[in-house]
Amino acid sequence: MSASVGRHDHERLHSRAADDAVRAAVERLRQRGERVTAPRRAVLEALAGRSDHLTADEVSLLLERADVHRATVYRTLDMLSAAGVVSHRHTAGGATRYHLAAAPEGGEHLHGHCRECGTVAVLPADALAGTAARLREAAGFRLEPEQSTLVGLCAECAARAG
Amino acid sequence: MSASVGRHDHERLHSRAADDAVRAAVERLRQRGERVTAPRRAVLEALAGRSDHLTADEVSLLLERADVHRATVYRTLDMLSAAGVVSHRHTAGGATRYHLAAAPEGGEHLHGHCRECGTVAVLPADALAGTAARLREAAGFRLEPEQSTLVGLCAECAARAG
DNA sequence: TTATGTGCAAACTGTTTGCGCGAAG
DNA sequence: CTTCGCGCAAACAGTTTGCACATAA
Repeated sequence: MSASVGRHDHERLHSRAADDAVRAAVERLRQRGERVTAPRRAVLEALAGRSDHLTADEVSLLLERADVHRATVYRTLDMLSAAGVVSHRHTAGGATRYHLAAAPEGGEHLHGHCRECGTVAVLPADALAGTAARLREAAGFRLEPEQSTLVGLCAECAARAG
Repeated sequence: MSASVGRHDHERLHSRAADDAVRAAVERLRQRGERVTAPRRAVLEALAGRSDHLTADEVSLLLERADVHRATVYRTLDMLSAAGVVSHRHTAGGATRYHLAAAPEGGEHLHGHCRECGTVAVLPADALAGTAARLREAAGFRLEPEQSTLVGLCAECAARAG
């Protein structure tokens, strides 16, 4: 059955796209020789069913009824990161935020973190292309755009700030 | 032979530049109406005397002899951040790293975080200029390059990875 | 069957806070 | 003299770990 988790959650989106994302992730885990368990499926569904980026604790909360232990959520998110299925960011509040990694094609985007209101803006994937080239030749640094966090002001806050 | 931005050194650099930086910071605090105390001076000196970016705990360790309490270090770094005298980054290990804010001219740089070995690479300040312009027109997002964290592989790890 | 994941509880790290004393302004 | 910072200890949040049991393959 597809995911029907919490009751009054704001950002739930149970779309076919989400189901597909979970299926693809599961497939990838199998290829990697990782076991596919109920808790792992649940974590993937929690991430896929949300448009925003969740902390481990938020995932844990969503999975309360499924009796998935916090420690398991942490271990699972860790493993999923290693498998490249999810990516994560370290934020100001001290809590790491996780989300499904971009789909192989089409879903790519960068994350802009608004310092003012905290929202995550979705930005064009190629915005860092020039920077990547520049850093590589100038410092030998091989930039990984998808992993990077761009901090600044979102359109609304920028307008408000003048 | 100005002890310009070192790469991977754990050395003290007791330069006139450092002293000047401390003096400038103290001046700024006075202007802001903040009290200038021995612990605050000590924290500033610890930051100015190091080329790398320190965690609160590392600062605390450096100030052990001065009997500056950890809590004070945290409060001080917090205040200094608010005053714009230091800036900080949240890293993978969970520990926030602090360093003196860029001098008005000349000391500006970006931070590249190596996903492999964890070092912080110092990168040219203008590398994000094009990206900033692009994001602004494409999404209205006002990028703040100095606050952003660029993740990837440092020159050495990139070479090793092929 | 067997290697691996899970729940649980407890440890650990990084950071914050309430309190009374002491020092900067 | 008054306000604000400090040391102290204790509380907190986020995350990790050792162990015995459960379970996917």
